[in-house]
Amino acid sequence: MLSLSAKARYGLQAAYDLALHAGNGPRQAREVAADQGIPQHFLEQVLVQLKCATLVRSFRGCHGGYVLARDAQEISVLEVLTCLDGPLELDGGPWSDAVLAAPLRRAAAGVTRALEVSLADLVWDKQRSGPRLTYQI
Amino acid sequence: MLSLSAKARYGLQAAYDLALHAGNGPRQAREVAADQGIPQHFLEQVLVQLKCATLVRSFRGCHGGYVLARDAQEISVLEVLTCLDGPLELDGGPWSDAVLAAPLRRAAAGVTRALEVSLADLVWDKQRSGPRLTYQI
DNA sequence: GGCAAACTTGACAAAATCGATCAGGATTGC
DNA sequence: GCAATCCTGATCGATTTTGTCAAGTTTGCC
Repeated sequence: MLSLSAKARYGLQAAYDLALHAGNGPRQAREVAADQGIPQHFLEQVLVQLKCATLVRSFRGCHGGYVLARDAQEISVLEVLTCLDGPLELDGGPWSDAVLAAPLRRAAAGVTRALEVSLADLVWDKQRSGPRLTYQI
Repeated sequence: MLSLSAKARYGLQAAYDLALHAGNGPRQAREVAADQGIPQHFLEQVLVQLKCATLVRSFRGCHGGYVLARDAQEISVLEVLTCLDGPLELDGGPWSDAVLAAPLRRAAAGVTRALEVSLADLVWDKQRSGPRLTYQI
């Protein structure tokens, strides 16, 4: 449980990559695929989904590519993941009236809070002394 | 993401059912299946896994059935879930060295804490005025 | 001893999902 | 018009999920 699909992982890598190269015009799917080690055709499928969720914008034709639809500060990790792997869906469904509804809702809330980090935050964390390894919760 | 399989849901329902009827001797798989609305043969598979994880104990033969292996207070919801759906596995794997390692670890920690509730707690919550709807975290 | 009730084991299968590939079409810049 | 790029849809193999079924084995009880 609580595993991310490759699609979600790729999508997050791609969004992160776009955030890194923001401001340099459209970035091609091929470049993202090469830099992040993602199968190109699969990545294109992922980008289509990100576009439908209006998280990225695409430019067709020569010198086209992809760009974040909003500022990197305004896009959260949770948004990217949910548009690819679906919502948390721990409340609702067969659980709504069960005894377990409350703990499950707390679990979902914990995930939500932990993933409400913007892409800009990720870039910032990377620039400052590499990935932070210890977090006080 | 963060969706529970039917197997995990059934297993949790079964464990909860056993906690409810604890002290009345072994409870048969058929009873659990009927009361909780679970396909009986599928439930038996689930119970086998719970037995391998030493969460329940079985008694064969006539008047056999299943019993919690420990006191309901000593079995957490997380334990039941992980032995059926596997561990959280958000840290480790392809994520260990990524920028997202830290937020993901925080998410897993949030889930872990939320699900460290014992079966006895669930029973207690049910007895006292139904499921608690508001939780302060 | 024998029977019925219950768990045990293992095979099997339909269906969905996942990860990925491919072919062709549409659009744009030059 | 041509090449680069995104877009759409089909397809495919592997795996997982969700069950079902058909034996077996153990036990309590008469």
